[in-house]
Formats: sequence, structure tokens, C-alpha cells
Amino acid sequence: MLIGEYTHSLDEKNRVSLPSKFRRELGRKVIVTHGLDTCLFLFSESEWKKFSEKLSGLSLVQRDKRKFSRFMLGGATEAGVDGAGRILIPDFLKEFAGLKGKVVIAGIYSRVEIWSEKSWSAYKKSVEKNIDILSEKLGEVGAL
Amino acid sequence: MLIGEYTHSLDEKNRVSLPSKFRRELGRKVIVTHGLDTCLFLFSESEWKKFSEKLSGLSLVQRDKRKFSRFMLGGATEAGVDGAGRILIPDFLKEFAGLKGKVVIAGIYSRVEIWSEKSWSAYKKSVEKNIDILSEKLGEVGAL
DNA sequence: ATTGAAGTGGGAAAAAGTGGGAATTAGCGG
DNA sequence: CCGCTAATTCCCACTTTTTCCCACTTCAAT
Repeated sequence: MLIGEYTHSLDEKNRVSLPSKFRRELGRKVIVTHGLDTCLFLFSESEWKKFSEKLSGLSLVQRDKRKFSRFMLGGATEAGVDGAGRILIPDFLKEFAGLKGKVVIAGIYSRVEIWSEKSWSAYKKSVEKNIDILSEKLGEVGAL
Repeated sequence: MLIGEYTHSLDEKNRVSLPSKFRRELGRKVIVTHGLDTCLFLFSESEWKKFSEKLSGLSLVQRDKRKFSRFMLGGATEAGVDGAGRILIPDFLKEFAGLKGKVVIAGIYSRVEIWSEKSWSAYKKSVEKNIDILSEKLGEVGAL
């Protein structure tokens, strides 16, 4: 289970270290892609398999489904984990998430998210302010 | 599985390099045809077989189906992969997708798409702007 | 203090992408 | 049918990018 938040730095070669606590579970190859809300999603190979198979079922001839699969699959990249536990972030993903300098790596159970430190703290703050209303709403629809 | 986005250039002889990560899966011969949304679709021989068989099932006597299969099958061309991993784009497809200079090659699970850099970035921008609404919608209809 | 693990930085080797020339093939006119 | 031109294919060489590896630093624990 991937949990916890870590702050690492993106170096000049666009590399980030994965938190050492995540490494065993993630293996020597991970998949990184566009996330929702200006972050990147990172999956282990097995989690990615589940997710990508779902995506591959989206019809080719429907505009919105095509859009979404381009976003997720076209935006994905296999990233090998180097000897020091780092992965390489491609330029287009780096820009998408606005990564520069310090980045936050957060484990969300079965996936990992990569945020710029700045957007992470802003997002966090906004959630904290509304968590009460949010939880109420989820309760109403029976999600929790 | 074909995933990721790569920017390569279309040279004076109308050649583009296939991303090296795609080469093993695509083999030494691929099929390129008209795509949806001003791009080209590119398939491995085996994926093309599946796709074209589906198309061949479309009824001959219905106008719209006839249109679609002409578009896809009539526009298709076999392209050999040269020693350096490049293929040749025929003029009519090049013009269809408006390819010139830098082109983007994106893997979408079982197919590859070829875009002009310009239309790709425009398309992407519009998707990113609405991805939140889009994913919400797909969630509601149970597609994901 | 010393050891070890984690994170960071940078250099060298290997691979990928690109451009262009030579050779082969195809098309065309004589 | 032959020769000329044009186009395509094949191959080699250069450049850039990526990958791999090693070394330094920091922090924690003993």
C-alpha cells in the first residue's frame, strides 16, 4: 500500500527519486501519465495494466472517449527506475504538472501522485477549508 | 502496448522515425491510414487485421458505412520500416494531416497516431482545459 | 564517531534520431 | 527495345539524447 507524502527535487536531467518506501512495491519499471488536477499519476506495472485495459475499451469512434484515451494513454510513459531509485520525467509531463525544483510525491493507496510543491500546498489548503462540506456530500450519495 | 508521445521530424524525403520503443511491437511493416481529428492512424499488421476485418463487416448498402470504410480502407497504405526505424508517409496522407517539419507520434494502446506538432498541441490544450468535466462525464455513464 | 541507507549530482558510454549520398528500380520517351 | 531521367530504397556517418554508473553528501541510528 502506497501512503504518505514526500518532498524530493527534480534535477537538471528531469529525474526524481522515488521514496525508498515505495520502491519495493513499484518495482523496477513504472508508468507515469497525466493525472487529474495538475498532477501526474504513477502506477506500478500491474496497476497500470488494470487501468489501461479499461481505457483500451473506450471506443475509437466516439469523440469524448477518444479524447480521454489520448490524454491518458498518449500522455503515458514507461519509466525505468535507475540504480539510485530515480525515474525520468518527460518534458511534456513536467510542463503539464508545472514541475520545477521541489516536487511532492504522494502515495494514494494503489497509485502515486507527483505534484509541484506549490500546487500541492495550494490544493491541500483548499481541501482543508472545505473538507467538512465535501465529506457531507459524499455521505449523502452513499459513497461512504 | 503502445503509449507515450514523441516529437520527431518529417524530413525532405517524407520520412519519420518511429519511436524506438514502438519498433519491436510494430514489426518491419505497418499500415498507415486516415485518422479521426486530423491525424493519421498507424497499425501493426496484426492490429490492422483486426481493425480492417471489423470495417469489412460494415454493410455495403448503407451509405454512411460505405463512406467510413472507403475513408479508412481506401486511404490505407503499407509502409515498410527502414533500417533506421523510419517509414515513408505518402503525399496524400501527409497533406490530409497537414504534416510538415515537426510531427508528434503518440501511442494509444493498440494504435499509433501521427499529428502535426501544431494540431497536436492545439488539440491537447483544448482537452486539458476540459479534462475535468470530461472525466466526470465518463464516470457518470459508467465508462470508467 | 562510525556505519549504513537515502538522496543528489555529474561524467562516460551507448543508443536513437537525422541527414545525405550511392545504388537500385521504375517510369517514360525515343 | 534501349537509354535517359526520376524516384525510391538502402546504407553510412554525424549529432544529440538517453542510459548507466560512480562518487559525494546528508541524515539517522547505533
